[in-house]
Amino acid sequence: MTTDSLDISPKLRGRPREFDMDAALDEALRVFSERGYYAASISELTEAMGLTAGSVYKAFGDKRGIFLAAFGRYRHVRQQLIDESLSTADNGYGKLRILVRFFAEASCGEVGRRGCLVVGSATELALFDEEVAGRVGVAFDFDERRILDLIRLGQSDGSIPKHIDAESTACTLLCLTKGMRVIGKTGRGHEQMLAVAEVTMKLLA
Amino acid sequence: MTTDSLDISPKLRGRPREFDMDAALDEALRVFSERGYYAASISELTEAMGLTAGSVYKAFGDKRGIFLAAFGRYRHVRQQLIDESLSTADNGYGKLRILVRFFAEASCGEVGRRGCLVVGSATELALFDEEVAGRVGVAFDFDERRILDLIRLGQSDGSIPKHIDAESTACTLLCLTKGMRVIGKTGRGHEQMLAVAEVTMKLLA
DNA sequence: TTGATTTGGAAACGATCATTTCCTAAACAA
DNA sequence: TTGTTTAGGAAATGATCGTTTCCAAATCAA
Repeated sequence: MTTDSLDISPKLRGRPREFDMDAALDEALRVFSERGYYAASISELTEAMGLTAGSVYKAFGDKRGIFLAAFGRYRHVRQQLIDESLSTADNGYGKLRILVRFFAEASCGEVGRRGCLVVGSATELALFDEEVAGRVGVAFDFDERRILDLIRLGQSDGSIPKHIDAESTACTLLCLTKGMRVIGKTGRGHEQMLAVAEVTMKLLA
Repeated sequence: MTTDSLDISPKLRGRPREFDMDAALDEALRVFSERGYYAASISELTEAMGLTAGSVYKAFGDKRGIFLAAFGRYRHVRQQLIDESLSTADNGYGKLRILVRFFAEASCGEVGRRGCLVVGSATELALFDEEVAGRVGVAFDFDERRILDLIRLGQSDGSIPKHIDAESTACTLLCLTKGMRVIGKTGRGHEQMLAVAEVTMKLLA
């Protein structure tokens, strides 16, 4: 998946950047996901990104800058993956089932152990870094809103009962999907997490 | 809540310890919960505990030792609180409702922002510290087992339908309660989290 | 070409980190 | 009392952290 989506400037002055921004950020977000913010040292980050400290500081300003850029990249990549998956279902219930199973799959085995950058940021940084807290809040609000819209879609296309409280159920599903990511850090199996996904669907019946 | 539960040695040699172990650990676990492991510096820990670095290193060996002791203390205190709460209900469903609401209450406002030490340890340390990973795993297994036992209790006392898959539902409730703690880091309201708790109970109907 | 601008990269920087050292104080055993 | 043991505490230690500096290289505009 390549984007470089934020760079809209066609005119660049000075020596052009030699490395691929998205590829570098993919490595950075992997290190941040695995290690967390503080345990990820500049040395480890630059080595993973294939850059020297100088280049990194030119491009991102400071360590927090790397993190925020990686956070944005992570969100972008994940959302694109989810949007693709959701398009294969044709009603609200079906899309929600795919969404819940998507998180279940992301919470298994080695992928699950790697963890979620947003969940990690919420627990490690939300209390003392206002900007990160804001971005985590926006990410969770976005995820909750998507679930809410899908529930309402299902209620209007007839795949989800109308008596369900859409708002509360959306927040519950948000908790569930993020909780899967936490439990997934302990290395759960495929079948177990998919069973959780199936049980979860009872909330929409 | 005072315990000093692990000290079974009545005979001590040398100068006796001057500080209260449980009180010191309560402060340490607060710092670790709020800051995370790496961001919690020895200076901040010792200041919060009201001790000097020398005393702390005599008592705990190293920073990880402080953390592991605080982790144990945290689990002990929380479990005692939960056990007390559960005893006020008289069937499986009632106990589970109290349990779910207990986590909902712990995920609101300032208390929720402070976060859960086990969830934080899972996301920050589980991948690179085997011992912490083990303790997190034990903690989650214990929590899941308690839920499972309560579901089976409910199924035998008639308060929970027999057709429910106890194992999968227990793991789902585990995800949900830990997920509440994650979402709670963004500062959710009392009524919202309690609504989540009510929706959650649909999994037991 | 020349000048302006930006990147790449090695080396150096000060700050802070976890930890140790060294000494004094307080308890018990002999 | 004296000796042994452990805790309290200030100061020092070495390592590592994030960051900056300095210079060469690469691009565009003039």
